[in-house]
Order: sequence, then structure tokens, then C-alpha cells
Amino acid sequence: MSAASTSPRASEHRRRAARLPATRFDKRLGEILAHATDVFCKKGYEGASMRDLSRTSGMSLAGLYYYFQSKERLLFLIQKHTFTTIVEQLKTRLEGVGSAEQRIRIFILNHLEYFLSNQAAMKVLSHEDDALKNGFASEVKAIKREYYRICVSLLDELKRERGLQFSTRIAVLSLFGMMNWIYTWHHPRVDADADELARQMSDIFLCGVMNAARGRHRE
Amino acid sequence: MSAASTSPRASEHRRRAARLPATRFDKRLGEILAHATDVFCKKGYEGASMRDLSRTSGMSLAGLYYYFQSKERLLFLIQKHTFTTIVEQLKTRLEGVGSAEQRIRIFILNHLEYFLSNQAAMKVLSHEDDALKNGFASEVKAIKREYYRICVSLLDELKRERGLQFSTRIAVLSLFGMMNWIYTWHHPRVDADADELARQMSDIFLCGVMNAARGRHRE
DNA sequence: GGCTCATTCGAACGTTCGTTCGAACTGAGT
DNA sequence: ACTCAGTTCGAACGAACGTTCGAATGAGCC
Repeated sequence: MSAASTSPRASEHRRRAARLPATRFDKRLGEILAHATDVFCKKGYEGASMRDLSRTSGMSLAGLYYYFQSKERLLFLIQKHTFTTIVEQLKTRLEGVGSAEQRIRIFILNHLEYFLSNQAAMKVLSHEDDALKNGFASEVKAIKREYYRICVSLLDELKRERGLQFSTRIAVLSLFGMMNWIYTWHHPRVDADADELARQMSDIFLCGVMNAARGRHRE
Repeated sequence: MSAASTSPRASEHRRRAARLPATRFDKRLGEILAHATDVFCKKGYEGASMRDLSRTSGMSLAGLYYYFQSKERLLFLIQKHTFTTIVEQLKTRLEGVGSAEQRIRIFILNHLEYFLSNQAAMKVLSHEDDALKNGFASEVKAIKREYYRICVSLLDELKRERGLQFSTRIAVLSLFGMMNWIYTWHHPRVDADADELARQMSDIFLCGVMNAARGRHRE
């Protein structure tokens, strides 16, 4: 995991010193974030103690505070980095893809691929959704809203393209539920991989919204 | 919330005394469970302290321990009662309903209705899924498996009835994801009620599995 | 070898945690 | 009025919590 250097103390140091190209601090921070992600995934944010993180990352308890100011900020860094990465990756993949259906399939595939490749981080992102407070919470919520809006616009495209009528909000949030819930049940050894999962969920969801919207069940 | 009298200490008392019809203890316990459910919902199991529960339920810290032996057992009682109730209610509603599609619609409606009527309890059940350990965990897991199996059998019915082919496991868990995820976004004041939600999710899911299974996307 | 800043750590801070204990209170049965 | 089990509580327990501080160590530069 790579991490942006956001610690005021450390960035100040590096600006004044300007010796090492700022990679050393960021690299070590990234390692700590990776270990912390595993611990938060296994024990939950509240259930994990700084001493757990110290043991897992092989750094002393006090040493951790050189890299971030508080436990809450640590969770914030994990969530922000994870969410930012998945949104960026999505935008890249969506470029130049025309049909609305294909764009939604890419959205689903991107989400599930990233989810299964970074299961711990995505569980922490999904499960510790309201663990942050105030400024930290609102910054993550902003990225979340952007991600949500992208999905809404994709679905609205589909509705326009095909003349469908259904509640975009319910459809989008149902789709997120389908996808995010996998952190509660997916076991890499026995369950389908991201491609297969994306194919099946896309089929269910797309056939669902396209047929239900004009089928016998809806007005 | 009514609660079974499962405390060894108290049941022993009541068996010997046999004065009050065992309702007094259970009623008070039920009130405490209801308050505790709200606190667990708001702050999470690990994040909620016994002192929080004491304040909310208006009983002294030590007094709480007369009604249950530990914080973990308290969570267990909440989860077991909630899960047992929803399963029982489902079984009653499924009696005498013939078509597989209709039975699945009832399953979804029952789940969402109970979810929205008992949002706090269902969030605690969903979100604190792996907070329990050992014996407590396995007992709740057993009910969960039974509930899962019911949904699997309903979908297998549908597949047999209509000659469909798709992964039951992925379909069932996608459906659970759609439904359970609502605890992260549903606001009773602005969002659709259980009937409307059940109709839309049922349409998406049923049209999804029925068309995707023989449509152009699947072999 | 000394200088300087980046990094690490042992030890302790004050607070909060879940839980326990013995005493006090309550209320129906005699 | 007395009894006795059911119920409640104040006070305290040891443990674990997040965080801080000053000293020790590390590594690149003169």
C-alpha cells in the first residue's frame, strides 16, 4: 500500500531537510497502514488496540505516533486511500466505453475486482463506515458521494437509452448491497473469482432493472 | 421486546420461589435488552460501554449484572431473540403458499418488513455478526444457517419449477446483500416503506435470476 | 570525528473498561 | 411485625485503553 504523506509534522521535516526524497517516510507509513488494515479487518476499529497494531507491525507503541497523530486519523488514512484508489481506477476504466450497459458492467467488475484484491481494506471501508467523526467523516463521505453519483449517472444513462422507469436510488443502493455484502461471505479458496462474480451479479442486476421496469410487475 | 428467561441464577430463583409468574424478571430484562439494542446500534458493540447501557436504561451499573452475566451474553440474547423471531414469523407466513415466485416474494417482504420495524435490532444482528465468540457465536450461526437454507430451498424450487440454471449460492447471498444493506442507507422519513421496497427488490431480483439464467449473457 | 535531524523506544500518564462484592432496599407470605 | 427471597446499588477491583514525553539510536552531511 502506498500512502500520501499527510502528516504535518513529517512533511514539515521533509520540507526543511529535503534529503531523502520523501519516500522513506511514506514507505514505512504504507507498511504500517497495511498491517493496521489487517488488524482492523480482523478485530474491528473499536476492538483493535494500538498495542495490537504495535505487535503486528513490529514497531513500538510510541513509535507508531511518529507516523500518525491518532488512531482515528490512522483509520481515516486507510479509508481515504482505499476509496480514492477505487474511484480513480474506475474513472480510468470507464474512459471511451460507449454503451450504458457495458459501462455498468465495468463499474461492477471494477468494484468486485478491487474488493477481492483488497478484501481487508474494503471490509474496513464498508464495515467501519461510521466510525469516524466530524472532519474525518465528512471527507470520506465526500468521496463516497462522488462514487455514488457516478453509479447513479450510469443508471440514468441506461434508463434514458432504453426508456426505462424505476427508482434509481433503490436500484443503485441494492447494487451496492449485493456487491459490498461479499465481505461477509466470500472465501477466496472456495468461491467464484471477481470475473465470474461480476458476470453473475451484472446479469441479475441488469436483467432485473431492465425487465422489471417494463414487465408485468411494475406500472 | 420480550425475552426468554435464560439466566441460570434467576431461573433458579423463580423455580424455587414460584411466586411471581416469571413475568416481572422477563419484562425488566426485555426493557434492558431494548435499550441496549439502541445503544449497540448507535455506538457499536465494542464502542458501547456498560456505563452507557446503565445510563440509557436507568439502572445502576451493578444492577445490570443481575439480569445477564456479561456484556457478550447481552449481545447474544439480543441477536438470538431477533433472529429467532424473524425465522418464526417467516415460517408462519410461508404456510400454504404455492408458487415458488410468490414464496420468494413473501420471503423478501417478511425480511424487509421486520427489518424496517426493528431497524436497531436488525442492524445489531447484521453489523455485529462476528462480535460473539465460541458458544455464543455458534448458536447464532446455527439460526443463521437455517435461515439461509430456507432461502436456498425457495430458490431451488424456483429453478426446478422453471428449469433455470444459475448459482443458488451467489443468488441467495446477493439477495441478502441487497436487503441487509438497507441499514446503511434507509431513512424512514424519506425512503420507501417495506411494501414498496419489497416490490422493487423482488422485481429486480426475480426478473434478474429468471432472465439472466436463460438470457444472452449466460451459457 | 562531530553535527543535525529523522526515527525509535521504554516508561509512564490519566482515563475508562468489564466485572465483582457486600450491604441495603422492596414487597408478598406468615 | 417478622421473614426471606428478589432486586438494586455505591464502591471498588485489576486490567487495558489512547496518548505523551524525554531520552536513546540511526543515518547522511560537514
